[in-house]
Amino acid sequence: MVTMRDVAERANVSIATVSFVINGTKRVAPETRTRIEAAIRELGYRRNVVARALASSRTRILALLHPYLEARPIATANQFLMSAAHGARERGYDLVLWPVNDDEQMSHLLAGGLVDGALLMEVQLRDPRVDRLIASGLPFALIGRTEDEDLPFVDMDFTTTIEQAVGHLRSFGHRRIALVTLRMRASTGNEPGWIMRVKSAYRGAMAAAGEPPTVIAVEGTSAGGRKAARRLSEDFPEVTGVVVVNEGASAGLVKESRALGRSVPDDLSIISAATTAELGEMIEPSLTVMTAPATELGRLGVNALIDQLEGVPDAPPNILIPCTLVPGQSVGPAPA
Amino acid sequence: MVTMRDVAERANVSIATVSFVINGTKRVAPETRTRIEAAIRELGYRRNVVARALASSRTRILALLHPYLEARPIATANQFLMSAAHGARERGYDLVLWPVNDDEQMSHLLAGGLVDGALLMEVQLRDPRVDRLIASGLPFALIGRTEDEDLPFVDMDFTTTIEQAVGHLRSFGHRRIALVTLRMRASTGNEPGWIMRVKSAYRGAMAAAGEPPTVIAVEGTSAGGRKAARRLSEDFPEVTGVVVVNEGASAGLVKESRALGRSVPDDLSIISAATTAELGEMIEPSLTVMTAPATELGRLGVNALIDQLEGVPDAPPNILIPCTLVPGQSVGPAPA
DNA sequence: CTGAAAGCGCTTACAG
DNA sequence: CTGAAAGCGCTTACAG
Repeated sequence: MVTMRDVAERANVSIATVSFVINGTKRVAPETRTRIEAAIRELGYRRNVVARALASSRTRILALLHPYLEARPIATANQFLMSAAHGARERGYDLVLWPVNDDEQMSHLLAGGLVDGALLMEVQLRDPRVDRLIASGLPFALIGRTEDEDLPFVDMDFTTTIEQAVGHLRSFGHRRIALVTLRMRASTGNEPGWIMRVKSAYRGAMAAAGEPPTVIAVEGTSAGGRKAARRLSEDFPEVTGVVVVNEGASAGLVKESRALGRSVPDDLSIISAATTAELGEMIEPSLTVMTAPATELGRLGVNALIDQLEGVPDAPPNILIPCTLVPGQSVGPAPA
Repeated sequence: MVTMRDVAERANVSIATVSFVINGTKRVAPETRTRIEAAIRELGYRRNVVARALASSRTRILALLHPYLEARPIATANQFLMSAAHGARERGYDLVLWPVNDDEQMSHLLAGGLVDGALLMEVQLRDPRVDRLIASGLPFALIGRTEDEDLPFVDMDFTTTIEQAVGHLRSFGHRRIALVTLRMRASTGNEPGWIMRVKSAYRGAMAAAGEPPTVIAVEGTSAGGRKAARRLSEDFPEVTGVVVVNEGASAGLVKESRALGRSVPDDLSIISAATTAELGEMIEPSLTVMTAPATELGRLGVNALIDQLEGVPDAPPNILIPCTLVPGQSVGPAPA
């Protein structure tokens, strides 16, 4: 292994000067710099990141904390992950995956000194992990929000998204519009914050329209979607438009509605928000979707955290991004 | 921050002895050990992983190398990732995500000394990244195989999977059975090794059955699947059974086949291999699938790498796992 | 503009 | 069974 000492010897300088050149931390005479750069090139020197981390007490490693789920097929989570990792690398950081479910494991990890900061996914309204994070003093950014919106976060703009979804259906003449959202398994306890925000945005939009709300919460699976279809059909036959914010359930909802003899979109118009266009296309008929800004949020979350770590002066404040409407074939005029 | 020195002082021992207790690297008198453990507990001491890494020249960090794709909705990739990260943590390692596309970035990362080993996804038959890895001297394990099967890998057992898929269709009386697989964009160059292996397993199975093979390669999207459906219908109307090994295309294939007036499974039976049951359920009719052993492979890949790093004596050899058949509604008797 | 030196917090021969 | 000490490869005041 070639070290800084080797470079220093070959360039006839001290290792301090080599360090200054590599990090650009101090002015170095152009001629000296050239000599050092040549030595680096000739020796193929690469700075050892572990030694650097120990000396500077900055590891340039970020943790992505998320519950370890027996991976549901959530296309958006994957997008998020990839873009966060990519965004981190672009700024010279590495991203480690920490699939932790209980906060005991978590504080163990936090205390190890491996990471400079943490990104937290699947944030709940009252999230014990956030309390841990605060207590640990480790910088962090949230993907999603707790009740307390003063913490650093990036999130979807549910209000705008839901307003647009409801507005889209209303522009087709729908009046009775239901929301199908996610129900967490009882054992999970606290809910992700977005579920509450989606519900309240939906209630707000319906109130503004002067229509009664209908909220159905089911598991994020095809089975959950089928259940929602049956409830709609049996208990709320007057509903003609549905906003789904439950990626895993959207397919089951459409399938079962059709199996119950309800045509999509002739009898029932469906718009699925916070998902991907590819997923919408897999379904028959191709769903009108609102695509989640997962790629943007991954990058923004990582940047927010790094800005914080590096004390960037004009770091952007908390950011909300709405989903983007991609029309498909699942929304049509309300039946007469 | 509380250090080993603090613990040593409180317990009236040297830091070496503290280290021996923490790592279990040397016998320590029970009484001394008790004192040290008490001091650790009382001070809430946690070993600094960076210092440990520098001193021991082992970081206990593993890299997961994968191309940075604008995340296709690949459910199996997500499963793989999660179980690899989880498996690593269970053995005291961390997993960093390295979304690298060119091997120049890659050798940069490898030379930094951050990781003890690498896991490589999306392995191609001739993979320049593998050459880099070998040249760098860094231990690694492959998820998938190159041409050279002497390198450490874990992979799906395509031969068994395809034989079972073909056998399943044949047990329903199908004789003309096509394969729909993945076509890489031209620009990508080399193909993942599994594409070739799937094709040759399929050809072998058809030869054994005394039937002619029909191979259709399309992009891994709904659009690709629709294209495959049109080709089947126009160019190979005699085909009544299809084995799909193209997760992203399966939905489009079914949708377009039905749009062309072909009933699934009455006119066309379809079995989708190397995917998830959830994805199969999203489609109408629910697909008969063979689920990918992604969770197992993630864990096994990580274990293979760690066994190698730790010199585990009886480390299992390269492992192949077939997919598991999960019957749905997309396979039926061959039309008369 | 450059260097000598201390120090980051551990591990690990080596000695006793 | 335990300790003193060197060393991992850097960064960073401090001095000149």
